[in-house]
Amino acid sequence: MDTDASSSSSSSSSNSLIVDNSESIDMRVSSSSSSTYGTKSAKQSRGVRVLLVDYDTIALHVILAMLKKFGYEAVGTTGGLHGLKLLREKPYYFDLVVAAVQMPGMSGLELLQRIKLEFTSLPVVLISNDTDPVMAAKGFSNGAGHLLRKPVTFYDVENMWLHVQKSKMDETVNKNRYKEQTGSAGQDSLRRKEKHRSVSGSPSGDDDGSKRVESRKRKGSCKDQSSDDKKNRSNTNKKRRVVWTAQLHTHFLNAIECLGVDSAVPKKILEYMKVPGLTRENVASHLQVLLPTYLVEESMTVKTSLDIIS
DNA sequence: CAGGCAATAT
DNA sequence: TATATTGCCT
Repeated sequence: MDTDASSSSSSSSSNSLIVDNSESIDMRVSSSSSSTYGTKSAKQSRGVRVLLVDYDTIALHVILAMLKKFGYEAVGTTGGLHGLKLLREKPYYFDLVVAAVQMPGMSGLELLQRIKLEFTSLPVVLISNDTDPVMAAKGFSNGAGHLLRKPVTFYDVENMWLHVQKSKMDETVNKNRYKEQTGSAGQDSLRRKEKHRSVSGSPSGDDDGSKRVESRKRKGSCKDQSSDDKKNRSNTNKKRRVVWTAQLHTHFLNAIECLGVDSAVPKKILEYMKVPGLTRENVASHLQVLLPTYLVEESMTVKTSLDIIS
């Protein structure tokens, strides 16, 4: 797994270094008292997936190490473009992007802008060498969630997950209306196109901006802090139909791949995906529809290998 | 209660 | 058609 990401054959080879801890997903099933982690209070940072982009390899490694120390799942690269590529390859995967401002080629600001275009609600934290207020203003006006100054401290890293939470807040809860009619026969219905936020994302380059107004559903990480976000769904809010876009589906497949076909049950897949609003039933339904296809593909693979053997 | 699965509904 | 829901069994 994950090998797909490293298959980047960019022109300049010196520019794409990936350091990833394929620690796989924490499989704590929470069935029993998980004493696996000596920590008494589960760190909020644990499991948060961070993409770090910094051309400065020293800083890259240092910050990566710090991230891992605090329990993040971190992937690092030295190239902004490569960072974008990683984001596209693993849609919905990352919870947070941390990027250096000063970089040759694509600067952190540029990267920030492109991320905001493509992955609208993915939080971005910038790291800068100086404290140029103009730059800071630019960063914030472009959607940066925070601006850190080098050198990045343990404190900074420890609290990075907060930015994920913060961006979560903004997205509020999905307020989609869905037709609710209690079994009455009047079903002709005038269903209007819901163009509000739905669970979907748009593939990298297919939207011209006016086509559809969609926003991405991202985030989710630690599961205990849903204290008050669960409340506000008492409005005119009915169930929302999940739209299995290519990206969401890819993420779904990634989840199965990472978990392994055998342990890919709805619950675990859901935990892996961390897509807010997505329910176990959604995953189960999707799984039921897609399993046949998936198995067929696999059997083909098996067949091929058998063929090779014989 | 969670899963897998098939039928049925929207 | 795509996704959801329900029922039935394990």
